[in-house]
Amino acid sequence: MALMSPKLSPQDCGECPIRFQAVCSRTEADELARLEKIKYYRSFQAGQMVIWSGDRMDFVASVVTGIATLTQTMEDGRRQMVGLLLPSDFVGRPGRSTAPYDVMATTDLVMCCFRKKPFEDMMAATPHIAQRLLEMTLDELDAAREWMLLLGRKTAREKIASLLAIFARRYTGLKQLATKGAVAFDLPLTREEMADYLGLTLETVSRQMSALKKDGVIFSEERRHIVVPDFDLLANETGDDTDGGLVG
Amino acid sequence: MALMSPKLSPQDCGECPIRFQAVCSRTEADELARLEKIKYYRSFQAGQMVIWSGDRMDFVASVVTGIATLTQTMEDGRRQMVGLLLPSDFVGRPGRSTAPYDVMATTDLVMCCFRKKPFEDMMAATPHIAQRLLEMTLDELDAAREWMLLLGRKTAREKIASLLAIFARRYTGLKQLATKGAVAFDLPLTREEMADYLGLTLETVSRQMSALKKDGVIFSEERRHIVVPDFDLLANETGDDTDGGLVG
DNA sequence: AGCCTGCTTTGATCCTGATCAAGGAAGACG
DNA sequence: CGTCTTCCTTGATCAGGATCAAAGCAGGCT
Repeated sequence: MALMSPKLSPQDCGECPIRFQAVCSRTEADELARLEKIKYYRSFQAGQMVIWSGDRMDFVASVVTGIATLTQTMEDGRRQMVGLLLPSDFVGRPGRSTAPYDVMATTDLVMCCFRKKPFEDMMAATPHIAQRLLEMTLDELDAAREWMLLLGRKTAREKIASLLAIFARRYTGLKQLATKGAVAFDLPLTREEMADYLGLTLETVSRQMSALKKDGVIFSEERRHIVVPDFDLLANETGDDTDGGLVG
Repeated sequence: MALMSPKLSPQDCGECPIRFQAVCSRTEADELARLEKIKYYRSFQAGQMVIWSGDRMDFVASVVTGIATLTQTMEDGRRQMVGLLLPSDFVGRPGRSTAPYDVMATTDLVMCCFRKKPFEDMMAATPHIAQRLLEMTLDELDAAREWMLLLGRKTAREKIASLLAIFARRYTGLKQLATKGAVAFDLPLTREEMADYLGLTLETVSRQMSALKKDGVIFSEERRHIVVPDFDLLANETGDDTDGGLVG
């Protein structure tokens, strides 16, 4: 079933929404042309598994649109999300043949894929790809370490606020910075997925969301739609250094 | 004070204990010769800070001998260790100028350093270095994600067992695999450092260590020295998949 | 020797978040 | 239209680990 994703018509890399952020962003015209020849798209519906942990994985890919999750599961069923893949993020590791995590599409998802072998060959030949991949991997490592602080030391309320702040920042970046601190967005995760990401139970997530609502930090009529009236208010709940340490 | 580390006499890379694991491990003779010319050693005493979060960091380095920790601190003092640097591990990020974490020597430490600029130049010129660095960074990312599972979902006892298993495995690798499951090693961390790594308090660490001792999973007369009579017994306490999922 | 100081252990109590349980809201589908 | 299913909320209770507190141990120093 998971393999019956509809084939998309090949799309011009020049039009690609992640052209300047993805692993290909540094490539020169000729390099990109070669990549373009070996790429193929796959799309997944919300809720579909992209790959199961332990499965053979003979491709690497960039997320073009949509959101996917990386999750680890223990024998007894405890689950921890270890990564959230947003557009331009990269999945798969050159030089490894089985998937270390479950990858699931949480929204409808389009991925730009390369079979592993040709991609590895390209990487050996074009340092621009390896360079960008190193940079992206270092960024992910930083993000993972920030998440370690969240998982190890933050309270439930701080965890929720931190996650909301991440989404808020993301959507603000795209939309208005104008509205003087107000942001609105749709949560791309269920309560359970949020819990798996934050190391909580879904009940605790729900309760803390209610508490933040009660305290006026967020508003939300339609379950998944979040309005943050004042971003600074939310930021103050994350436990993070508020004003980046710079002189005022 | 932290800068008064004694200068070491230059050492031949051919003799280097981390020659085949570190970031330089893939370099050819001529590349290594060039690296050798720009390297310099720094050593630190146990307890000394290598660098403070936010400080300017104009070098990158490999750990040659000893152990260092990467730690993040919140304004109110909550601390989370986000990495443990063992021999051959790499610190510092090409293309970044300030340290994102506190780095502390927890044992006496020797690092092989390169000023950032010359190292970046070398990296651009010799793909072998960038390749190895990418590989090491991907490994660290995997380790960070495994730690996320530990921090988010494991119980205190499982956390302690997991940490002990890591050290046990590390020392076993170096010493005998012979003794049929028995391993012994010295803990390189204080209870407080263990707590910071595991997202616990030092009291909980102490209590769980006592519990594991009471249950015969570990023995220890001299505070820091740990004897694991049966590694499998310890492994069963970690919560991890015991037998790697392969056919028996 | 005697006194610090840093590290560790152990006890008593508290509290945050987990667990168990029930019910509500909204969309899918017969 | 009613029923199912999925997702979410809220309540009651429990428990694992945090917090507060005290004391033990070992090494270093005078």
